[in-house]
Amino acid sequence: MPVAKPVSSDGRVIAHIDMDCFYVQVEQRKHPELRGLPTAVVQYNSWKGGALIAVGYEARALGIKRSMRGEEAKAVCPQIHLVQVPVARGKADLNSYREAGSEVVSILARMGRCERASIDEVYLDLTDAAETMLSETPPESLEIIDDEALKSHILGLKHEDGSDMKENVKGWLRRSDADHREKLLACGVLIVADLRMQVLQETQFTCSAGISHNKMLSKLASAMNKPAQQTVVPCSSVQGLLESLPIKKMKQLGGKLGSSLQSDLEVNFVGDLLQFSEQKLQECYGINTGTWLWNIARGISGEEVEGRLLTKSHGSGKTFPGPRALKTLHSVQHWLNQLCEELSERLQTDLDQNRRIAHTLTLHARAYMSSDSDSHKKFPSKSCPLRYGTTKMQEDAMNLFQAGLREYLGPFEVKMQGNKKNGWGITGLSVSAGKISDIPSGTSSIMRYFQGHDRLCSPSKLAKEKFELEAPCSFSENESNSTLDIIEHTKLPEEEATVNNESSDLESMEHKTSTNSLEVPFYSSMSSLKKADFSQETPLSFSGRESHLEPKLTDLQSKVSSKESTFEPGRPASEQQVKRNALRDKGTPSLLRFFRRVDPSCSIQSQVLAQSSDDTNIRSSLENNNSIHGDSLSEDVQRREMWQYNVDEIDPSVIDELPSEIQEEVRAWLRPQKRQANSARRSVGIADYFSRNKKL
DNA sequence: ACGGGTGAGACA
DNA sequence: TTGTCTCAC
Repeated sequence: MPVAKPVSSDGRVIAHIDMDCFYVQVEQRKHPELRGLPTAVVQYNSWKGGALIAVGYEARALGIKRSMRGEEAKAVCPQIHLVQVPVARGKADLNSYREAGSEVVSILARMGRCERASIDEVYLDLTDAAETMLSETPPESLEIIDDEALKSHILGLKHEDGSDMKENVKGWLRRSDADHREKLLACGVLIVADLRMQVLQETQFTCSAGISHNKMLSKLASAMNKPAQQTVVPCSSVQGLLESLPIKKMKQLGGKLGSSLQSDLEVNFVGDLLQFSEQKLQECYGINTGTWLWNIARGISGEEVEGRLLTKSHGSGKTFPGPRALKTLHSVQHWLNQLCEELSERLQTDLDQNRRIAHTLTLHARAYMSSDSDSHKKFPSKSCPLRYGTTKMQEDAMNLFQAGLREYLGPFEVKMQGNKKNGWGITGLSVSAGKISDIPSGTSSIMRYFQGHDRLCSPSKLAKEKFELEAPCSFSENESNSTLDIIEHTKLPEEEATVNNESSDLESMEHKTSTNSLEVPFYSSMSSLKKADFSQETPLSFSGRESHLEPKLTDLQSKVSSKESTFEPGRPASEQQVKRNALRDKGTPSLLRFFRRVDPSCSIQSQVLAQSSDDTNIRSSLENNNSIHGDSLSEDVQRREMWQYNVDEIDPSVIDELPSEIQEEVRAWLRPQKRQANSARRSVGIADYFSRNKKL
């Protein structure tokens, strides 16, 4: 539910950019032969041809809908091209779409504060850019306006028969009798048109956009004219828009709240809310929601565009519907392993590319208990401190699951044992990593410094202490064994067969491969699994996104500087001509030159592409931080210790005793850092570590 | 219990 | 704070 916020008189220019049937576009770029053909993206081809998760516009025109199954789509339209979502580790792998989304974000973020709202949606605050344009080259002074901008839709602009629409739009954009805010919107229209063309040029993706004074109206507008079009909402047309807007179309009102408005207050259109006082709405729906409703009825939304280019969490999950429900601990373990593998990989990528680390691991599951009426009970989600490294994540996730299962089973735990039918099943599993924070810069060189000095310190002792403090969700051996025993012993062979028959190949294989580990206590079986995929903990090499984006940025720079020169009157004409010629094929003039001063905190460079030659150090220091034996004094072992100390406990005076060349860096490292409460509890204290070094 | 896999945010 | 719940694409 949205929270009402005080509203600044809205002179902002906010854009919402929405990629058109994004997954389809990504697949069509990958398979150019599909361009222009009716195409849909489908996942899990096994059951009724899989589910459609994105439908191209050519296919929509032929009656294909998102809710269809693959087979259904084929029946409706035999010539449809169905592309499958990539599969990795037995589950859908959305990474290629995430990466494509990042490409788009890196372009859109050039012009102002940018918020990545979803994998294919972005909000932009273009206020500053628009103000700058308005003061330097207001639209009314422009002799030529780009065609893309002229194709914009202006909500409420009446169109007389016979008149040229583009002339109409041009008139609106350049009209001098508009107030300041509307002129800003006109600038926004030009800027967004330009951005969309840049996106198309550099990614081959089309998008639609909405431009208005706040997020809510822009979001509405972007959906009005699709695909590959943009719509602006002038103040004057807000009331008319909301009057006839079905309440459920409003973001946040598509669910229960919207239904309750319809049934309880007989509000069917957003405008119907106008008849209720703010107080009345607050009485019905609470103080925050009430105020929010009162505001949106008037087209008011103070929500800020967050400057955030990266997600706040990563998750990996899978459902196991109906007959595919997981019925053994072992199959749960198998899938948790798969999910954690993917999650771990994505966390490593985030670390490599953005220098961020996640601090909590959360497990979600859905389960049913057929045996009893209590089947409505929900499987509790559980979380613990996140440890980097695939096998550790797998181990922790399994422990979280068992904790949840014990709670879920509760009093039935014993009863389950005697049941012939194992009365429970897992229909959904997911692991996610949250509480992501930036790694302070400069850290890795500090670690390098310590590599050369702390060899004298015993890492084995430190490491062992750390392990004991860190071990998440520590269960007594009794507890974990009894849970395991109950579950395993109640499993019947025939059920196993049932599961195998109806489950995927991957899952069947898993049942055949390792039955041994089921016979031994839980922790032992874990460690035997650990050995098998240890190789997967070796650092990943850079690939894909970086090599893909890096040259693009370079391209951009040259492009920008070229464009810049076109606008500089001081340059010799011949030089300008040369650059113009070089750009001729690229076409449209860019507005980039107005906006050299992009907020560095929003720059894609710092948030998406930030790289350093020290990344390898960081990566390896987070991994393997659990080799408790200390028999190898590798540099990794040394470095990894650094991450476990509680910055809060550092006596500032120790910094003075450090070599002068790293003092400043250490201070910078400590200063802005906010610590997680639970990591503070279990950390050793870097001061101890320092003093150890001093003594030796 | 096939609208999947993911994300964000509010609330207790 | 954790865990639950809602909402959205």
